[in-house]
Formats: sequence, C-alpha cells, structure tokens
Amino acid sequence: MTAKPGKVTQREIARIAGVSQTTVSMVLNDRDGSNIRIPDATRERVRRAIEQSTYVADPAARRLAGLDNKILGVFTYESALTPESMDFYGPLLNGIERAAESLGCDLLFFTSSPVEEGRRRLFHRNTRLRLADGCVLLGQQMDGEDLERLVAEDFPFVAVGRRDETEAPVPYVGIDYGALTETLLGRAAELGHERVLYIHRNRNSPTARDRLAAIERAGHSPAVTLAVVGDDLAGLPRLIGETGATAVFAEDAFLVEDAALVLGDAGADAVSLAALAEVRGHRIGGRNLTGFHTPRQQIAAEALALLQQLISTAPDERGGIEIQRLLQGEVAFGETLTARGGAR
Amino acid sequence: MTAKPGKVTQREIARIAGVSQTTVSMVLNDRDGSNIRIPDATRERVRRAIEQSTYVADPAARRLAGLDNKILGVFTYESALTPESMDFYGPLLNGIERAAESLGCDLLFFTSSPVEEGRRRLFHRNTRLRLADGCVLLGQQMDGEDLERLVAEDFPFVAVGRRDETEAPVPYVGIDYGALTETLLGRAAELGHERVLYIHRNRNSPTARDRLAAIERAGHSPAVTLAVVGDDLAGLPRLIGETGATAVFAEDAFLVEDAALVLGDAGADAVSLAALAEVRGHRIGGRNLTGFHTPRQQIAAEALALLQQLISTAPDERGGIEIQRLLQGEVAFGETLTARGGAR
DNA sequence: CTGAAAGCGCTTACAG
DNA sequence: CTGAAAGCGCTTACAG
Repeated sequence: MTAKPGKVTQREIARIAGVSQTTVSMVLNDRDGSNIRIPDATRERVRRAIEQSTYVADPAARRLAGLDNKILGVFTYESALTPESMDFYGPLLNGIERAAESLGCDLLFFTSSPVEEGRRRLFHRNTRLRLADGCVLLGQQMDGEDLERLVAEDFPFVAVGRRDETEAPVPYVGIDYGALTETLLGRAAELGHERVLYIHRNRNSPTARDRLAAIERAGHSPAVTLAVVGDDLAGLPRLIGETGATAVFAEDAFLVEDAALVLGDAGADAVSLAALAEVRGHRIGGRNLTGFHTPRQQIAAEALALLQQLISTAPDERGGIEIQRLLQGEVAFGETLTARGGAR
Repeated sequence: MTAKPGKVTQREIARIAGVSQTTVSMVLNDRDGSNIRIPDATRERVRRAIEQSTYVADPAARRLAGLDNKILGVFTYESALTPESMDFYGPLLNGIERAAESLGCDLLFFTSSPVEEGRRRLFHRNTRLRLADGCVLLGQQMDGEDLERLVAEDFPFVAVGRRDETEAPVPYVGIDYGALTETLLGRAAELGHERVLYIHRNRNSPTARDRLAAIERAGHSPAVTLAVVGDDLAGLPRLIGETGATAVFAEDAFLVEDAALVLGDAGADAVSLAALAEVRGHRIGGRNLTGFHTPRQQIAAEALALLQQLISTAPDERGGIEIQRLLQGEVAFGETLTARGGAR
C-alpha cells in the first residue's frame, strides 16, 4: 500500500557510485568543511549516479534526522479559499505565496484541523504542525490557548494581526488601526462633524479594541457614540436621530454597505459614511467608500520574513528579534465622508 | 537550531504510563486485532498519560515508518493565488479545500518549485513531493515528462483537465469541451449562422485540441473559419469582412472581451459572440456572455476522490479504477449569441 | 497480553 | 579522505 517501487535511495546511489551511503549524503548536502574533504573525482562520480537515476531525497527522513524542511505551515481559523473569504484572505494568501516562492519554501495548509464551535482547532490528535518549520496564523479571532502553547513549545510562528490575548508575548505583524482611526476622526472633525455614530459588532478581537481605544483617546472632537449592532440594522435611523450624528462609521466595509441600504431606504442618505477598515473595491451608491488602505501583501511578506528569522534562530537567542510589528496603513479619502451639511 | 524543547515522544509517554513504547504506539493507532489485545486498564493509563502531556505524533516519523500522511500535494504550473489567476484557479482551489476538509487531509502547495521557462518544475533537487500521499496537478499546460515520471514511479496523482501528452495513461478529471462545443455550434446553426469565425491562440493543450476537433466534426453547419490571433486583434474586422462571418467564437472569455472592444470600435457590434469556455461573471456591453458553465467545484471534488482511491490501492491493483473521467458542463445561453441578422 | 528488535531513509559525530 | 555506527520517532513483525 505504501510500497514505493519507483523509489531510489542513497544506498542505491552509493552502490552504483561505489562509495558509502555516508559519502552520498555528504555530496548531496555539500558538506565540505574542515574534517570532510571529498575529492572532485569521487564527487563527480556520485553526481553522475544521481543524475542517471531519479533520486530525490526523502523529506520525511531529512526532517527526522533534524534538518529544516523548507515547509511553512499556514493555519486559518476559517476556510481560506471560499469566494467570500477571498475578500479578506486573498491579498494575504497572495503575499504569502510570493514570499514562499522567493524563500524557496512549500506551504502546508492545515485544512484537516477539526472544526469546533465554528473554528478550526490547531492542536489535535494527528496534527501535522510539526512537519512545518514554522507556521503563520490567520484569522480575525484566535484561540488564546493555541497561542500560549505555541509559545510554550518554542514552536516558531507568527500571527497576522495584532494579538494581546495571552500572557506571553506573541510574535505578530499587524496594522496600526489605532493610528488610522485617530487620523480619520481628526479628518471628520475638520469637516465639521461634531457627532459621529460608531457601529460595530462587539467583536472581542485586538483590532476591534484598538479602534475603540482610539475613539476614546479622541475625546470629544468629534463626540462619538458607540452602538453595538447585530444583523438587523433597522434601528439605525432612530439612533442617528437620537444622537444627532452627522456621520456613521462602521467596523468594516460590509457593515457600511448594510447601513447604507437601511439609510437609503429611510431617506437619510445625507449622512457621511466611513469604514475603519480596508475599503478597496467597495463603493457606496457609486462613490468610493472612505476608510483605510492596508498593505496586506506587505504584511504577508513581513510575517514570513519574521517567521524565517525565528526559524533560523535558536529559542534562547530569539531575544534580540523584534517580534511584534505594526505596519502603518493609510487613510483612503473616498467620497462618502463629506463636509457636514455639505452637498452630497 | 532544530532543537525541540517542547517535544514529547512516545518514549516519554511510555515512561510515565509504565509501559513499553510499543504499547503506546499500539494504543495510539488502535491496533486491536487478533494477536494484540491490550486490556482496558493499560489502555486507559496510556490515554491519560497522553492527555496530561502535550504529545503529538511526529508526522515525519510516521511517514518514514510507512504510514499515510493524510497530506495531499497541490502542484500548479503557475502561481495559483494571484488576483489574476483566481478567475481560473479560485473555484478549483475552493473545491479542493472543501474536499480536503471532509477527507481530513492537509494540503501541501509546492510553491518552492523553481520556475523554468515560465513554468514551475515538479521534480527538482529537494522536492517535497514524497511527503504527500498523492498530488493534484493544475494548469492549462503540463509537462509531459513530469507526467511520464509520475506514472513510472507509481506515485498517486490526478491531473485536472484532460491530458493526452503521454504514452502512459494519465489519471485525470476534466470537462468534455468537445461535447459543449458541438452543442453550441448546433445552436448557432439553428439561429441561422452559416459562417462562424473561431479565434484562438493556437495553444497546444488537450482542451484546445478538443475544441478544434469538435469544430471539425461539425463539418459545414455552420462553416467555421479558424484564425490564430496574437495580442493584437486589429485585423479582426477585416477577417470578418473576408469570411462573411456573422458570429465570432473565441477560445475563452477574455479573448471575447478583447474582440468585443475591437469590434465596437469598428462599428461591427452586430456580430454574435461566444466563448468556448467558462463565462461566469463575464458580461459584454451589459449582456451576459454566451459560453459554458463548467462544474469546477465538482471537478475538484471528483479529482480528490479519485486521488484518494489511487492512494489507498496498491499499484498493481489499480487496474479496476476508471482513471480518466470527463464531466459534462452545460452551455450557458447568454445574450451575446442572437439570431443572424436579428435585433441586437 | 506486552516488550525487545529491526527497519523506514536520512544526517552527523566518530573512527580509521 | 571515507566508512561503520548511532540516532531521529515511529510502526510492525516477532518472541516471549
């Protein structure tokens, strides 16, 4: 069943070249140092034997013997390749693929992880995690225990997005949503908005908290009313009436789109709109949505670079590495945030 | 560097449970057959020891010892996760991910394969191919040598798309483009089109040949003129004039889109248009493009099912498996193929 | 019922 | 300069 008839091993090569299997290994790995000196003739003989054959090193054996695998794990807390998730994961995966290509690594997607409570579990009975040299974690929310355990086991990993759900410091590469939020609020104030309504889903993620913290820091210019909303936004027009808000900010572009529909129906489409998240490709009634542009390709590249750094550094020497990195995005001034009372 | 401080092995578990390492392995793999009989008490003791610890079986060791890995390889001849390639690969990858989830397999993307002449190479010095139990191949064109070698080595694999570039029979799951092409040509004839122009890029792929063969089979109803085109379609209006074609069919939707632009500029937008390929999401001047709907998710599912079958069958017993499968798509009657001379 | 031993294919000290 | 040997963590005959 797992017979490998076509499989050539180093022993076979050694037999053909008339050397020991050790020598074959040496040649293959270019071990040519102080103690080891293989004459070009021998080296050439081995090389030829390998070329004649279809020899390929068994990656499982290499791994077991302690070598790096050049395999990077990719763990997503939800399915990553569905049409819906592509909006979020697409640019990240693209960046990861490119980075992996240039690092010469393969990518192992842990699609087998059993789903519990709507999320995949990283650790389970037969996890292939250890087959990877390290792992990238993706997802809006992550499991604190998973993170703790990865840290405890000194397994090299990097989370995409800021993380703060653990005691131990978790390596991550994320976006500075706090700074972006502040900038956008400042802009709203400049445009004359004194009262803003912020609608969100009360998610318990670090980035969600970053937005709220930035809003708090802004104090009263503008004054922001927070509102937790569910799937039904019917109460939105009333909320706007009660608060006197002239602008509605939402957690993400999809929520803005939903809000725009409700407001349009209620004839309240003069309010300004913005998302405190990536807005690329999102338009509201023909206008470019105001929000952020986040460098997701760059995040992916940076995450893999950090991961490589961790992999190639012994656990006790990782102290010098800056493991928490926040990248700056930029505010995308679309056409949905306009001067208060200004023309639509 | 590859120190694994947090790593627990079976030996460690055995020590804790006061049994031999062999017994731990037996318990873990539920080996409970004729010769082997482990009392529940022992079994329980081992189970508890495992749960107390953070033991996870080393996949490399399992693999080396001859077990399946539950890892399926995914090899694409081009980058798969770029925004452009998503149009083609997206639905396939989505289907593959879903199938892998339900099979309990992880997915290994061979992103490390070096690129030569614009295509990745499957076999190379340090390929991790063997780490996978089997492999799915994706790409419009594939390397005949790769396919031959996979067959020769009895490595389980399945190509997506019909293949005919080898002597040996290659396992594949594809779409029956020939049948679809025939149907569409018949429809064109019904609509009164006597002369059709087929523009293509002269690709040397099986599906490209399938289309041409079907056109040939159609004989003269309608009469189809073949034209190989490059990036510049400027000569298209002239070609239409010379042939008297009332409809232009193209190899794929993108080529139709390019043609439509040229024809629009030339004021020749009364000709009918269709693609002999997937057209989902493609519109020409506000009208749904006529062409095919191909069940790509289903192809992916079928390909992985076939792959699993091959993996779990010894090479010499694979004779009974139907390894070449053509799925039927359906013609998508959009609004760009209209009656000859009819209103646009 | 359970353990000691061989083996999977590789790498790396360690002896020659 | 090169090979015999140990070891990576596991599975599976084979003996008790």
